[in-house]
Amino acid sequence: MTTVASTPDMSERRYRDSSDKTLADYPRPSVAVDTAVLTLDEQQGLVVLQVRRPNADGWALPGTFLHEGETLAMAVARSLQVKANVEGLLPRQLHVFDALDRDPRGWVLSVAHVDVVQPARLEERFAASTRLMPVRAPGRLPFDHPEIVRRAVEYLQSRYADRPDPDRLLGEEFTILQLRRAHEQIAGRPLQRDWFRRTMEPQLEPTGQLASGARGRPAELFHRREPGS
Amino acid sequence: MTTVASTPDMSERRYRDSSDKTLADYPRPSVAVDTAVLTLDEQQGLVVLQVRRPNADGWALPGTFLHEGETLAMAVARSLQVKANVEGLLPRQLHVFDALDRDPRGWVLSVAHVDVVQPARLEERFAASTRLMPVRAPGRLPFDHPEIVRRAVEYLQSRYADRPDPDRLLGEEFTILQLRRAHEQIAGRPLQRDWFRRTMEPQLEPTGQLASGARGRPAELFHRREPGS
DNA sequence: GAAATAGTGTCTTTGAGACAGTATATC
DNA sequence: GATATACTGTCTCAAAGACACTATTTC
Repeated sequence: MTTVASTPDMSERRYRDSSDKTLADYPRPSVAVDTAVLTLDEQQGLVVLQVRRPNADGWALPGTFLHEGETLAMAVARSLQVKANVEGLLPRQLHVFDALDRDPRGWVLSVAHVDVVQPARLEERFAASTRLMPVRAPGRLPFDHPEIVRRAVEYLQSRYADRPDPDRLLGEEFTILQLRRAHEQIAGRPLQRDWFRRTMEPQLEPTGQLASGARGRPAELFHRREPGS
Repeated sequence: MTTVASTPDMSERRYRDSSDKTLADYPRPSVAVDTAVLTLDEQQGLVVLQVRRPNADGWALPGTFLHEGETLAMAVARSLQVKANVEGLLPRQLHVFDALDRDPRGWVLSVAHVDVVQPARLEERFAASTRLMPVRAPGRLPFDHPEIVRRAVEYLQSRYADRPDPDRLLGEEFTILQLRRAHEQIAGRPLQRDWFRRTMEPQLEPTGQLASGARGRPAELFHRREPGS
């Protein structure tokens, strides 16, 4: 281990030692973000947003390189805005992919994210260059993107395990059946009717109104319990 | 959004588009790794490894900058080897800290890791420049390091929730009381005697031997169930 | 024998699952 | 009234918690 002479114009060198040179001495990796934007689609269930790969065939998750002065969350928001015209909400980190040969462009770390957005936020998305694909059949995706989708779904499943629609994928009012259908799409399996009602109803506020239009006895409409009640 | 002219000598430009320029066009962040190395100490319980801050007062978690040709796991292993003379095992990512002003040296992303190592691996550590501190009173730590310790402990707790010592912090043979004491150090709270035995015993193999030296009826010694039995 | 720890048996409580019964709408 | 769906009551079962009892050692 050789000690490298310090760069004289570095103003802050407190952390240097024989194994930890100054900031400027090393080649730096590019850092990218890739995001699995998840939402619930009326027809397709749980879907993930994809964008056309520029100058390449096929589709990919939206992503971009991290710019100077940006946090990861800002880069995620920018990539969604620019590539898909979608306003993200609260991106959450999933994993850093760092295999040395993962990107033919060179040394690129990719920080995978998940962002759960309400369906309405995807209505204005670029029609020609974006698509929504079911998470269980997302089509052919490059790089680590299939793994990102897998981790994103896993995250959403744990988030929805015992709370009623925490990310407001449904509207403000819904019946317990509608809520259960949404949770079943996310869980990827049928949920028990009895257990579901007993778990969710105490966390909901009845509106006093009834749903209409369906066959059978009309169901009561609920909304989410407001914070602080 | 302006399109930037491509750099002619880039061999790989398939991914370029108006918002996603070539690799070389952007300033890149430095990427660091910081690691909470956890182990069980006979006296202090669950402890975290700290190293003296070079050219600064106080202590910090071991870390280093990512070098070219290295994965994050390799950088973690190197930082533990060089800074503490400790051989790490299986670092796991916790979080990327990316606040713009988090490091006075400049633009530095830090990927926080946790690594659980057997106490024996820490015996040869540098005596003068390292120390082990209880995770619940780790002393004054810089940057995001207290948060890293918090997340590391949370990770370990979920890992130890219902499996007998998955990271082999105990020796090969142990009594159920020794196992429970270790799990209690990690959980940070007393665990119920009845439930603990009922949960763990089916996952253990009796050795047929008995512990000796203590007061009271000697306890049976167990070892971990070998894979495939 | 007293004290301490190991190990076992079992009662209670809790929550999930199963299922049947009642309520209220559409057709 | 037939059918469909919403809602409620309750039995069963499994696991956690609590607690008591027996077993076997040291002192």
